[in-house]
Amino acid sequence: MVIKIDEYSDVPIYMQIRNQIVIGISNGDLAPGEQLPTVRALALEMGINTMTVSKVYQLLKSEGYILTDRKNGARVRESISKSGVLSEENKTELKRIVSEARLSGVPKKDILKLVDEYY
Amino acid sequence: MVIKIDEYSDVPIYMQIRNQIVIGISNGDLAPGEQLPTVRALALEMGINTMTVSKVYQLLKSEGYILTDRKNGARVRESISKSGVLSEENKTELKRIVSEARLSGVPKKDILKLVDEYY
DNA sequence: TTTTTGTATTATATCAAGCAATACAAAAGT
DNA sequence: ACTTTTGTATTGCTTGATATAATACAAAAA
Repeated sequence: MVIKIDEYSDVPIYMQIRNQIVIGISNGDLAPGEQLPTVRALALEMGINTMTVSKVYQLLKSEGYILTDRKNGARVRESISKSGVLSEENKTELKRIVSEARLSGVPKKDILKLVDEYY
Repeated sequence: MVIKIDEYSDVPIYMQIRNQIVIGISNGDLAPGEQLPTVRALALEMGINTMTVSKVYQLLKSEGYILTDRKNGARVRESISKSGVLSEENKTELKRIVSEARLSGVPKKDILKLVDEYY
């Protein structure tokens, strides 16, 4: 799985990596139980600090997406706990995106299509 | 229009205000041509710095949502330019939200319903 | 014993965010 | 003419997040 960093983005590097891994898990690029690159390998590959990658894994671990141990490295969790509801933060973000889209003249069906496609 | 700040959010104050104004314009709480509070009034009301509010207005102005002048203060633009397409940043954000929702077990129809409701 | 794993530590640098205090230009009201 | 009100500019400061470098540690495998 290829992770790309937009150095001009206002989103921090560690968060960009985190987001792309979450997306990868969701769409199947990263299967349950699949091994993730080691912190050093990923850091070297991306030209960033090992601690930055380590903190990404700690974050993903704290969120319940992956497991880490000194034995096997990091792996995608087999069973990710499901709350069944959208977080308040994501609701607020979704509302913002929809509002901006509406003001930009994006038809509602176009957004619905994107959601359908991403899901 | 009431603007609420979540002081525990990782979203900066100026961005929270900006977002809520954009949402207000989209859903009609703020009509085209409507006068916005003066920077000093809003800053006083919210207990924040005047420059923080001023920068919000400058941002909204640069984005084409409002107009400002020393004569009338800030007003919602009558005709907001419409690109008709979702920005790449918002596409990425939408994909992240949908992915997180999917992994949390939120049904697709629930998200579609929210989009329909927010639009 | 060596290697590899995630993690910890310490120190440093940079930048965004926010505030305080003050001031300015422009227009309106008096 | 003077005062008020408008958005804006300036300067200096504090705080916290982000990211790095360099080094080290514990645990498990080879």
